Amino acid sequence: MANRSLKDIAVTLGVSESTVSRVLNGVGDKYRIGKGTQQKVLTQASALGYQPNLIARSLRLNKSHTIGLVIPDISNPFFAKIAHSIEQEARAHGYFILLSVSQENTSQEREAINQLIARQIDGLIVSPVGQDQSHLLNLPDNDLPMVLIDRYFKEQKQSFVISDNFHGGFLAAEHLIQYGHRKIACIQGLRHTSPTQDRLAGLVAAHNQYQLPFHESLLLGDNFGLENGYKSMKKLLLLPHSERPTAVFAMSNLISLGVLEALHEEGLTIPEDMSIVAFDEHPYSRFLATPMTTVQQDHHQMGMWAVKNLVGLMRHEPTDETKITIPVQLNRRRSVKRITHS
Amino acid sequence: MANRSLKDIAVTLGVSESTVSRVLNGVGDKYRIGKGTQQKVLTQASALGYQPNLIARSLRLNKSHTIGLVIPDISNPFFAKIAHSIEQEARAHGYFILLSVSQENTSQEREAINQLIARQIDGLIVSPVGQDQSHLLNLPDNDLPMVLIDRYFKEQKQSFVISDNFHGGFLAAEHLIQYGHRKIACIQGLRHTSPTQDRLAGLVAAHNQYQLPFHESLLLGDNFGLENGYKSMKKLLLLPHSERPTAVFAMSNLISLGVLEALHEEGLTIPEDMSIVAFDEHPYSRFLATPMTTVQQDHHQMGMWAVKNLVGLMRHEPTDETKITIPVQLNRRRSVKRITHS
DNA sequence: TTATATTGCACAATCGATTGTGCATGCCTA
DNA sequence: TAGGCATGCACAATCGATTGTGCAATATAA
Repeated sequence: MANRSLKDIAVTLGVSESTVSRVLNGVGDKYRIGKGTQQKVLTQASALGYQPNLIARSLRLNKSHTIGLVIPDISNPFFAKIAHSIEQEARAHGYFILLSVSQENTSQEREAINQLIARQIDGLIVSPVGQDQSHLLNLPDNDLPMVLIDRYFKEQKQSFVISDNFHGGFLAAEHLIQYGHRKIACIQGLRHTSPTQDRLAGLVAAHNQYQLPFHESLLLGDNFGLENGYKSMKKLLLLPHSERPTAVFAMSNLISLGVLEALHEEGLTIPEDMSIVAFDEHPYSRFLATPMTTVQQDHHQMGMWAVKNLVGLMRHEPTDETKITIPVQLNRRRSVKRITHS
Repeated sequence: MANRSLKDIAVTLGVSESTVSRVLNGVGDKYRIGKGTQQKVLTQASALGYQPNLIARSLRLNKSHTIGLVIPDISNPFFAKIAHSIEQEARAHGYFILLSVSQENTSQEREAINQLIARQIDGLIVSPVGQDQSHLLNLPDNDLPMVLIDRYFKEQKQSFVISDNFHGGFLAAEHLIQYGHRKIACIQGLRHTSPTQDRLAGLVAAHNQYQLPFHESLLLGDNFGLENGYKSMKKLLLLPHSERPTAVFAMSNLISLGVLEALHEEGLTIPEDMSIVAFDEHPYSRFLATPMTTVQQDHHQMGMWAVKNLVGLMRHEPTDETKITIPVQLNRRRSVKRITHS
């Protein structure tokens, strides 16, 4: 039952492998294979449960119908949702996903990409660590179609799909400012990544628009994880009362959970003692002790467009738009307190 | 720069492909390739940035160094964490992951497995939908090493790695009973799956041990998703007050969020109006409006052992144990009310 | 000096599928 | 009856890497 090949069918039928191949590929008529022969081949193939060896086909056709996906951390629900969407869309286009996790580590990322290229992927979707982009600019395979997701590099011509992080940062800050907050802290993700930089830029822009200063001293953190949220919040709570922020903008869902932990440990409550807006919406966001005000990203659209974008590149279609920004929205809930200035 | 082959190196150096191959594979000495020649080959290979074509190698060696992973839903944090752990462990063993999502759909699962086999995977890890196992018992490739994860089939000899679901169900129910609950509802996941059945069996066993009846009328639901939690809880709230349960056992994290939504909509609070224990611990569990009492599964161990198990099978090692059960633990928090019976 | 080893590498088959081309056989037509 | 065309399929090269075997050329031994 295992591993039948064209040859097995050809031999038992007394025909050549090329005949069998053509019949099974539906070009039997084009090559004038007789009706009777075609029927025999079809019957025998299904009788043997023939499955073509896709490795062999890939070698011959120089197409693997495989897309490489490299993401920093698939246990992070944000990336998990994107991966889910990518897998579904890719499958719909006939592609399989070779998955690789970089752990926010540039050398693991580089290594993964090399391996994927050696495995002859047809295209690559990567959410780069971002520390270093040299390996992305100078791929071992120069004309490998590639789409960046969530994170991109400014001033590069690479295709990408991202959230409107600038606007997200702006919305979060504007909301806090409109609710009377004047000292807003910001706990960042990895500093050199575009989401961090763009969200921060949005935050600063909102301050400027409302003619408020943004205190650099309230900007801290360098990681999208829970630990960073916890430690950064702890630091903020050590500030003398006059300098302490009244609100914090957490750049990821995990950071916001770390913030909750720190506040809880100090016996502080939301929003009475501290207001918070978090980036990224998840099913639990509205069931937290204080339902969380969030900037919602559309994971599904991100994944879907990344694949559509990549498929366009792989087909060498003259794509209209290869730099795609997905809108975000603010979900106002109860984690932001209204402050009135007398 | 792109797609160098052995031939390129061989031609520029005026040697044969076999020589190049042997040198690069480190068996140059064994085949008496001269030191000088070896040096030239090595130098030229790195100068050209040579990467072997793994597709070609796979075809020749009949090994793809690829593991197929089929899971119902990678956007579910439970499976996301398992996938993360599997990817890391697989990479440590030199394997890449071909990812496929079945969407809890048997035909998608079957189709995915066929595709993976056609792609010549060396092994398969699958968390089966479970409706039908015929395609798993009678694989197109009879001797494909396979490990089931999270879900298994009783009375089959397949390898698997699961949580101790029976004990988890028992712990949850025992805790509720010890806190004075007598009418405990159970919102199930997919009914025909082993986690559902085993957790339920544990629940029933606890009732038996404490000589309490378990009311079948309080058993409902048939899905691990949020919607099922919501709808099932709604139904429970329609029961006349005398039949209404005082506690509910939610078989997944998503179900528990659905329960929260239903309760919230009715203006009911936890644990005053309803106690709850949920299966599966996540970072947010302790930050919910009422910190949730959960049965914690060790995702990392599950993923790691699934790969270790599979690698053993692929190497045809005489493995001691191929049916592995990972312990669970009860995290007692504040979602269970103590009831005193006068 | 001749016979035997040793060194150093090339040749060719192979994995399974695809595809351009070529070669019989049979039929029709002039 | 010879020439031409359609029919029906086989042959062989190819994708890139691996590997058993064979064959020169040089070195060594008798």
